[in-house]
Amino acid sequence: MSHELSEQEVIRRNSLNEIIKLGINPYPPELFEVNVSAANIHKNFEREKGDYQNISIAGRIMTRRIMGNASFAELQDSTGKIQLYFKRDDICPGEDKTMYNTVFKKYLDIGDIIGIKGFVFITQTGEITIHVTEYKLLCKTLRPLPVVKEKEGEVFDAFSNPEQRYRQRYLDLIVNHQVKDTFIKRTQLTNSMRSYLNQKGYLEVETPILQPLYGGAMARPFKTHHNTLDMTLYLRIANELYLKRLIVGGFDGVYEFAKDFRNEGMSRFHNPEFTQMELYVAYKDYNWMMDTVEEMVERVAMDLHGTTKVQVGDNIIDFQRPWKRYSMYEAILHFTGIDISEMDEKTMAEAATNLGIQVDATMGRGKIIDEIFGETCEAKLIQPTFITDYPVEMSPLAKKHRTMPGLVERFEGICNGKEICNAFSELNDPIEQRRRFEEQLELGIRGDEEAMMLDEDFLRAIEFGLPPTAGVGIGIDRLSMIMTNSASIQDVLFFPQMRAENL
RNA sequence: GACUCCGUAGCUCAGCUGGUAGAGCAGCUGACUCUUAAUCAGCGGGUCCAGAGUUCGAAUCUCUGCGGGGUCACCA
Repeated sequence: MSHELSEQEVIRRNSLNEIIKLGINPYPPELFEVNVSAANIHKNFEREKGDYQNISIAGRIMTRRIMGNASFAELQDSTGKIQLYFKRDDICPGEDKTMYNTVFKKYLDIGDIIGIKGFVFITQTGEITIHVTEYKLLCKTLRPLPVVKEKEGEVFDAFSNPEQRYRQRYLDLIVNHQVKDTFIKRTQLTNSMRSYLNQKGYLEVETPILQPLYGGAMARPFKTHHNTLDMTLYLRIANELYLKRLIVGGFDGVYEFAKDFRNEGMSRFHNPEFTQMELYVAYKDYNWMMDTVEEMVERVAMDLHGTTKVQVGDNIIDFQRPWKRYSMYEAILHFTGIDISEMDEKTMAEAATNLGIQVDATMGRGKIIDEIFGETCEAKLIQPTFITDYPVEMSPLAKKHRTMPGLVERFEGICNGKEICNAFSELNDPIEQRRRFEEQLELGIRGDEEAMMLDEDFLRAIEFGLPPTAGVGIGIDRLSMIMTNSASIQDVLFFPQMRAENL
């Protein structure tokens, strides 16, 4: 596991030894009392100068500019950077100049973590700076940090290799400050949703990740094995069926931020593990759920950006309510000029072929509609839009449409050309549900690896009575990408899945 | 999974039609007590992703493998 040390690493290890020889513990055990942050100083110093005469702050050395007996350095703490001013005779008031000449100048490096005491002032060139009176080494580092420089917004020598950024996210976070902002926004996003849901009185719950039967979505699962029970378990692909059991059990509203796992292809929109927030509310339908999703996501945008308008790539997306609502038929009519609502399967297959879509015999009417929609509409839906009323074949857990045969009461929220949520009036007719599961079994037998399994316990549960319920799943990674203007899912996951690295 | 581009110093990158490597930053030595991509002088640093092949000779050409990005396919 060890690697050959580079020249710079050898030098740092040597510095470490020299520091120890001077009687300095490079990894001291005791706490270092911090009384201010870099951001706080930048924000308040000019107004409250008196409060910054005796400060104590800790962080990482990011740059050093040594000019003989005085030096400037930049310290980075969790809130940002602040300039430090070291003056030899202030650091070392007596005869012994070791702490400046030897320790600071020779043996400290970019990346080392130090604690300092001092007072804040403004330099001749107008930069808020800490005049260091005392410093303490808190952690000696052994590897050189990538040094990213910046001037007037232009970045030099950026740490930009995606592989290194994702594999060594800690470095990415240290060196690329916007990365931190992205992840802070992601947490703000879930906080915002959570507080919305809690305010409505819904209960946050936790349901099994290891499941004997996987269900609630169409996907290939990860399979694992429990030794003591000697049984096959699957990592959940969704938590839908468990949350609905809880509605049967008498909760009116339950939600879960769930890590789900799907054993499928990876792309800039797909990671094998991803997060979904699923919400189920009793006595509601999908129309109500559209209102709820709109309200919640609008609020997320406001909480994150202070406005409903969010820049995403070249577009400005406005989450202000109400969002556009199209039925699937209407959307297809709108984008292709073709009305497929009355077409039989054969005519529709021809229409699809004319649109350049490959149709084969195994595809039913529902699948063809889905294909037409995916090809001609989805990518064009930039502003948040609800697409409603899906073919029944694609939605084995959704209730039949109240007026339109062959359809279910389902909607997806589409934004920036991608699905961000999926919801329906939940199917609560146990006999119908059993029939739909059996259809899925048929598909499975015919080789559809994504077909659902028949879950007897779930059927038993809803035979005890699932109240009319509206449910939704919101893709948290997808929504995070939009809310942080990130082009890749890897940019909103701290540690995206990667092949094993050869260290 | 398919196609395509990429892999050279700690980081970011040059390296033409083949002649065993360069720059900036970082590092080291020295100078400099308000600098800020600090500056100035000097110096070191490489299994050119790995392996095989072609060749007198490969970072460069060919093949295979490994790792990554992008596009497409499956999907959220």
